[in-house]
Formats: sequence, C-alpha cells, structure tokens
Amino acid sequence: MELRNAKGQTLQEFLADYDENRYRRPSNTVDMVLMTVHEGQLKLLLIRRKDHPFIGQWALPGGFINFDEDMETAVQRELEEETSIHENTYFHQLYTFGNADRDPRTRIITTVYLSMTPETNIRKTFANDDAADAAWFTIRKCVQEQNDRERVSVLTLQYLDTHMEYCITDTVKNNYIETRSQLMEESTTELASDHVKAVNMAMDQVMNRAASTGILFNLLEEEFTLREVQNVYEAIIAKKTDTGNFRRDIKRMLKETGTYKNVKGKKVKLYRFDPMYRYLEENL
Amino acid sequence: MELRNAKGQTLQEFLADYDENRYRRPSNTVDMVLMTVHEGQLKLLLIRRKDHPFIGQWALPGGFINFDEDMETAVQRELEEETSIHENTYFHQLYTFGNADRDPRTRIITTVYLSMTPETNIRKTFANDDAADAAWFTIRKCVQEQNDRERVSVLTLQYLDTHMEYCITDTVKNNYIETRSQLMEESTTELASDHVKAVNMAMDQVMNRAASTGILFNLLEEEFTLREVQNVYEAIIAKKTDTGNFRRDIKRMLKETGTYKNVKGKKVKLYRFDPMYRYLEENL
DNA sequence: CTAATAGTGTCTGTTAGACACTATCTA
DNA sequence: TAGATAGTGTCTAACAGACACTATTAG
Repeated sequence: MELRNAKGQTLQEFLADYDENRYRRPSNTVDMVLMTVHEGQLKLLLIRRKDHPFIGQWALPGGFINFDEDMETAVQRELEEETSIHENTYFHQLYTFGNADRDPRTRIITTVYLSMTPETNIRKTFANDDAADAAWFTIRKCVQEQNDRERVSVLTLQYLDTHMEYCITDTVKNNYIETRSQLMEESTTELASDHVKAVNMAMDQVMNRAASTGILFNLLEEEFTLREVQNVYEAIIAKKTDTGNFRRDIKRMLKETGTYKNVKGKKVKLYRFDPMYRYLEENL
Repeated sequence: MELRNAKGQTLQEFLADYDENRYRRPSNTVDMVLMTVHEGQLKLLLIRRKDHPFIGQWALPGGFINFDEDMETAVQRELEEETSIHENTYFHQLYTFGNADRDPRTRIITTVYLSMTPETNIRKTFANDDAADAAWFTIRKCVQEQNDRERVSVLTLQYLDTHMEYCITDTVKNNYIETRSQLMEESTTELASDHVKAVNMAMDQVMNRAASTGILFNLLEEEFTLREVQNVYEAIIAKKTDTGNFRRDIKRMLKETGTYKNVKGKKVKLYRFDPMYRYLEENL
C-alpha cells in the first residue's frame, strides 16, 4: 500500500500528520429507553439526576462513550452499571439526537437505544422508595383524537406522586410527519433535556411493531402462556384486544413446548417464540 | 434557578468548572445514502476519495459536523456542497455507525441519512466521465436464495467499468437477525470503510417501505403518471410487478390532479401523492 | 399486420375483525 | 350460584395475487 495523496504522503505519513484537535468536537453519549412489564403495566426506567444540568429531573439512563469503546459495548456497560441488568438483554439502536443546544455543558450527541427485558431479569427492585434515584415509571401512550391530517396522543409517565403527561401532536406535512410534544399542566415535573422525544419515538415503535414482529417476546421469559403474551401486548398498546383473534394470529410466531404450567389449578399450555417465522419482515 | 449540586455549585458555577477536554472525544460526521432514478434504474451517489484514508475508493458523500451546527443542518449543507442538490430534498436518519476502529485517523462516529430526489432536481450530471470524483452508480439488491433461517442476497453497484458486488447473508439468531456482507471476487474495487453496511441497510429499508409507505414519491416529481410510479417501484425492488394489482393498490395513496400529459400521443392521467392517506403507518 | 404500452375487470384464496360459544376453576 | 379465565369455532368483509381483457400507438 504505497498510495500517496495530493501532498505526496503515504497513509502512515498522513496519519502522523493528522490532528484531531484542529476543530472543536462534540461529546458522545448513549442513552437507553429500557422497558419491562410489571403487574400488567408497561414500565420505563428513569434516573433522577443528582448533578447539573437538569438537576433533580428524571432522565433516561446513559453515559459517555469511552474513546476506544464500541457503542454497543457502551450500552451493555451502562445497562449493567446503572440498572443491574443481566447480560444478554435485548437492545437495538433507536435514534441519534444531536441538536447543537441540547445540553448546556457542551455539544453532546446522544445515540438512544431501545432495550427490553422480562421482569425476572431485573435485580433493581420495584421498591416504592420515594428517595430513590432510579424508578420504574408506568408508561402509556393513548391516542386521543385522530383525523385525516392530525393525530393527538397523550403520553403518561407515572411513579408514586410523580406524574408527567405530554400532549403529542403528529401533523401531516407535505411529505413527512411533524411531531410536537407539550408538557401538560397536571404534570409535577418534566423529563430532562429532549428525552421526551426519544421516549415518544420508542413508544411509537414498540406499539407499531408489537403485533407484526416478535419484539414483545423480549419482555417475556423463554416459555410463556398465550394469556401472558396477550397481557404484555395489551400493556403495550394500552387497549383490550379480542382474545380469539389474538390467539389465532400470534400462534403463527410460536411453537408449543409440549410442556404445561399450572395456573390456578388449571393445566395451561406453554409456548416459545419461533424466530424462524416472519423473520424477513423484522428487517425494518 | 438556584439549585445546587453535591459540591454546592449553582448551574453557572458548574458550567464554568466543566472541562470537556478531560476525556478524549470522538469526531462526528454525517454521511448520506442519496438515491435517485435514472432511465428506469435506481442510482446511488458515490464519491471517489482523493485523500487518505481509503484513498481512491468509492465512499458515501459526507463530512464533519461543525461544532455548533445541528445534524440536519450539516446534512443539508453537505447535500448542497457535495452534490449540488437543490434545497428541500427529502432525507431521514438511517443509522449511526460508531465502531471504535472504523477509521484509522481517530474515533469517528458517523450518522448516516437516507436521502432521495427526483432526477430533475439534480444539477450534477450523469456524464460518463471516467475521471470524475463523483458518480451515480446503478444499485440493485436481489434475493438469491431463501429458506427458514437464512436469506442470501446480492448487492450490486455498477458505474462504467467499476463494479462492486457483495454477498449479503441474513441469518436468524435467537432473537435477532445477523447480517454479514462479503465482497465477491468479480468486483473491481470495494466501498470505503464500513459504508456497505449503510448502503445495505438503506436498500432493505427502501425495498421494504416502497409498497406500504409513500417513500418512493420522493423519487418522483410533484405530478406523475401511474406508469412512472410503477417504473420507480420496479427499479427499487428490482422485479416486475403485476400492473393491474399495482395500480389498484397504489391509487389509495394518490389523488388525481385532473390534468393530463401526452405520452406517445396518448392522453395519460396525472396523479399526485396524497399524504393524508396512510400517514399513521409511516410512523416507523 | 404484430409488438408494446396504458389501463380495466374479475376470480379466488387468505386474512382480519366481530362475536358467540364451551370448559374449568374461584369465591 | 355468579364471575372470572382458558381456549375454540364461525361468519363476513376486505384484501392480495393471478390473469384475462380492451384500447391505442409505433413500427
């Protein structure tokens, strides 16, 4: 490899000459939208900020990416550090937020990951400790009103007396959809920085994919009953659904384990997710 | 706002004390997968690198994000600078690639945007200049073989004598899909860095969304005939499709303009995209 | 004339929504 | 007994794929 550039440099010479400090650079973080289901309700992990900026406000867990660390490694590290989650927790990249003024410290570009885990995988408790610096908020997004060109939804986050409610408006523009969010007056506090954007995006994605992909099985253990699947599904879409139709349709992504479980004395069939089915559609 | 942190600092004091240089930071870029349709073929803009690293290789257009510039502003600037595209060109965020070793200069995290424009909006020509530093490559992704747990596709990029062919394998793992790509021997060169990952992801997304969302109308002008839509659609999915069914289905997202256009002496109806229809499903 | 393209109509099997129904356990 | 929860069966309207068909222009 003796290729030379316009200055006559080899790659080695070029790299020796390269100065990353010529321009001021942003900092990079990863944040996580971590969900689980507890007592039939969809939960989101939030951290109370103990330092500036946004001190005292609730925020998504996350942190800086180490200089020589892959982004996925950073996510895994943060999941373990901040939330005491076992390894092998599912996550995928959601979106990167990088507005120049989104953090007062310096320019911070954050890549948000969407992560899900079954309740049984969580070591951090659901204890109702009001002084806690981390809490599982109940999260729900309900469509309030909808017409041809606008959809109004309400995004609710609640933990003990802490209550945040956002009004989300999706408006059809010429060839894209504009999403605005506004904190409602009933709220006792608000999410730090632009984190509501990430939370809203995550909710949309999970709600949209719950029926057509296998994403919701990341909230369940390896083996489960159909009723358990339906409960998780209904927690996500915040609606009741027809049992007969749901069972008929969901079975296409499952296979029977051949084993049974006792639920209130009744012998109930256990299933397992079969990722062979429909895997192509998951390629979104 | 007189909140103080554990050190007793106000926000102002904290910010004055904050040192972004305490840790070494990555650099951040935006790259673009810019597509158009020309003579019934899907095209991708690639830039030939004139400097290290990856000198002489073809790469996605892009560049560093200025410190105080929003990411979308950077994309718009790059679209205009590098490709002479008019403003108002459609784009959306595709994915952020940030592996620690993806660039030999320093740690570079890049956010890739997927952009599309009708041919008529392009000032940079399709001239067959072999010495050009930018070229519109014909791009095609064809599924070669597919079974329950694996799908093998071939991604082809071609411009004059330059020919790149990748074999893409999607394998079903426990609860996700692993994608690997491998350059095939017939290729005369290869894409710089990890750009093939972005290109492949963009192709998957466009192919998947072509039928169910309005994304392909970004490749067409304001008004178009049904045949033109079908041609663009077939260029994307690299397959012929049933005319009757296609027209029946696509009409649901369109409205007639009431005007006509002469095609080979025949009077052909003109349509326009109606974003009111199906806008909720586009929320992916 | 034939070939190609614009555009329409129809048949059929699959799917999704609505809803009625049985069986079993709890209180 | 009533009231949950587990689980099944059926009807219908909407939809997708296959394909036959007409009309017009180019050669």
